[in-house]
Amino acid sequence: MKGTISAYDVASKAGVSQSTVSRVLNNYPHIKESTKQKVLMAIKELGFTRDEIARSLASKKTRTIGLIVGDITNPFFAESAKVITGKAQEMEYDVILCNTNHKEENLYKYIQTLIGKRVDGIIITSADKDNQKIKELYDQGFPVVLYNSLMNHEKVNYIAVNNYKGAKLAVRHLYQLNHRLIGYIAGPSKYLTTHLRNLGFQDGLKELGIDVNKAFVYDKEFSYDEVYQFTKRLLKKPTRPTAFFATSDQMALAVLDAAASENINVPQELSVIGFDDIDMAKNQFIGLTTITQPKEKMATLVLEKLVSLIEENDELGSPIQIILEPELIQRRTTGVNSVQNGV
Amino acid sequence: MKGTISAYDVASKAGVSQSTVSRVLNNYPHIKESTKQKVLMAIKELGFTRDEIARSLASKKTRTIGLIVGDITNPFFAESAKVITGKAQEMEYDVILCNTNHKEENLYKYIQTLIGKRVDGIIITSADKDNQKIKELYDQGFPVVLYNSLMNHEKVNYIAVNNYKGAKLAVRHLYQLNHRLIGYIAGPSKYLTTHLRNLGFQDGLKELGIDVNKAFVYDKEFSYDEVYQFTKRLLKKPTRPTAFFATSDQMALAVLDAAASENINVPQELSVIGFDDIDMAKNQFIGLTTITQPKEKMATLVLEKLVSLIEENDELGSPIQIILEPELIQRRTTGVNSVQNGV
DNA sequence: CTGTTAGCGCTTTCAT
DNA sequence: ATGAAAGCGCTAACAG
Repeated sequence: MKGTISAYDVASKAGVSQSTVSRVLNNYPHIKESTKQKVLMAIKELGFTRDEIARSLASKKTRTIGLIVGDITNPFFAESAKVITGKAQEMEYDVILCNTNHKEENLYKYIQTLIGKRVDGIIITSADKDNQKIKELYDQGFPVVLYNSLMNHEKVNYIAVNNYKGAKLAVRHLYQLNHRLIGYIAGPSKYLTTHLRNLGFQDGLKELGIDVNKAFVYDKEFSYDEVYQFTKRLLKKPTRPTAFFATSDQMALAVLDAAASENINVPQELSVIGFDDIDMAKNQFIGLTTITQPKEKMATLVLEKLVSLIEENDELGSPIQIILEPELIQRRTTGVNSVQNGV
Repeated sequence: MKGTISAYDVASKAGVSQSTVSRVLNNYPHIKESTKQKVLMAIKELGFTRDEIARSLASKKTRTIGLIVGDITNPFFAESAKVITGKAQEMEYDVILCNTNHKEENLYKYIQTLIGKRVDGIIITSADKDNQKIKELYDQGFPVVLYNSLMNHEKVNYIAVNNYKGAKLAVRHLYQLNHRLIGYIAGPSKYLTTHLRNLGFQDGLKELGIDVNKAFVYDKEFSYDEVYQFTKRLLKKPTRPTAFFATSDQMALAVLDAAASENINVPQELSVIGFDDIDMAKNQFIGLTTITQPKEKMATLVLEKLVSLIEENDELGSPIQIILEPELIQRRTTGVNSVQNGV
């Protein structure tokens, strides 16, 4: 921009003091209507836009929050981001988007720069379960709330779904459909969320009297390509899973991709169930059976809770810890097992 | 945060002046090694994080850019956002994400707040073709570059694909597969990008001697649900399109959704081609034929161009206007027409 | 109801 | 090589 117009310029044009300009900008109650109009006129004529940076410095508030996601390309996060930014706009906050690609070093770096930029609060969607920095923030009373993320027995704020239960739901569904050889695409166990899903999977099988076949579980990093390759390899074996449970819909899509590449029909020859219920899952061309997370509700909640943390100073109340219920939604990708395989 | 630690605190702890602290923070060349170490120590011990807001106020730079998208839920934008934020992080910029839901009023509001927040530059991915505000920004020399977006004969910076040509490619592909009844999901003509696609579609048909059947084209707002309903209705008619061209992959998915709901097989009974080449299109379970946009390249370019606009003041050079070539990628959703329908 | 004044925490001359 | 001091454009007492 060129030599920007300041509130002083407005003031002198309107024949008032700069603080009066500030007052009308902030809707102070007791301003004479006529001077208010003079100021408003001057603002319009000069095309003045108030400098929020200076305002932030003086007021110690930025009306900006940070949103840290593991992968914005995962529709679950994109869909969540949409409602978060929408709600934020309503409440007059802006959001800085931080994409960590699931790298812990990026998480640290981003937290650091967000603190530097003096954001009013942070939403984290991929917090590894023992992250020291996040605990510190909480202890300092800095507004942070985890979204679809939890931490070990700590006092942190979070909103998530009952992941353990969700995973069990998935396992039981597959079992009822007569599947006994079940593949599993695990999430990184550094995240408590996916770790709980992993536990739910194992315990679920155990309760049904089935042993986990280690060869059937993928437990490396989140990577579409690697999951694709893993699945493909597995499907080629003489004894292969008749069903897959993937810890996210995104990964379930990778499984479907691999199945298609092997000309394996879903659900006739292979059942697949995901987790998240991304919009695409509803698409009848795909029809992914999945475990729902009430993402609209969750996303609205995080934003609201974060803002209340920022604006009221309830800081010392007990932590916000909300666990919502998951639900199974059966669509086309799961069906009764008809494959004779091993066993 | 609590009573934050300022550079003054660091200074007094290190026994130097605040400006020296500032110098080490900014890597000034001529500082005695010993004092540098003292300062660094003090910083570490105090856990000091420099206030970027104050820094911005003093330096008139925020190292923050705005990214305005029509819909972050559209994988094309999410995938673009990922590379943009990644590149931005490398170059030490942060990005404020603005999701307009394709509403022009939101675009205006967001531009306004971004200007207020004194961002160093803006990337816009959904600029309506006559937007006055954007022209103004350009005229003022404010760094803006449009991404996958263009404006009417104006001097604005943009990076996009040859949309007109891309659309023709799609039409010809369908024609070669012997389709004559072609449905079209148009994009809003307020965007020059989609408008050009619309023209390419029309001209493409014309050149092949085919009249556009108005009843076969959807030309309302971008809306998954409405496109779904429209397609569904159309597919029920005795004389229906044997193929659809959708102006975005996201909309192509809506068409596939509708086809599946009517139990119409793709591509045996209906061909579908999209535009964008989102990652999902490659998924062999879907295998969407589409027109590619080199999004990785485009996204890298916008960020780089924007930053060079910000950091060097080439402002007065000629506008950055880059048009890349689209490409057709055939996958599973298009095939030779075998349906006898009208004609 | 409005003006004056002192910061907010940095950067950036200008001295030394 | 480093310190002193003047802003950057606001907000927020404090007067009156």
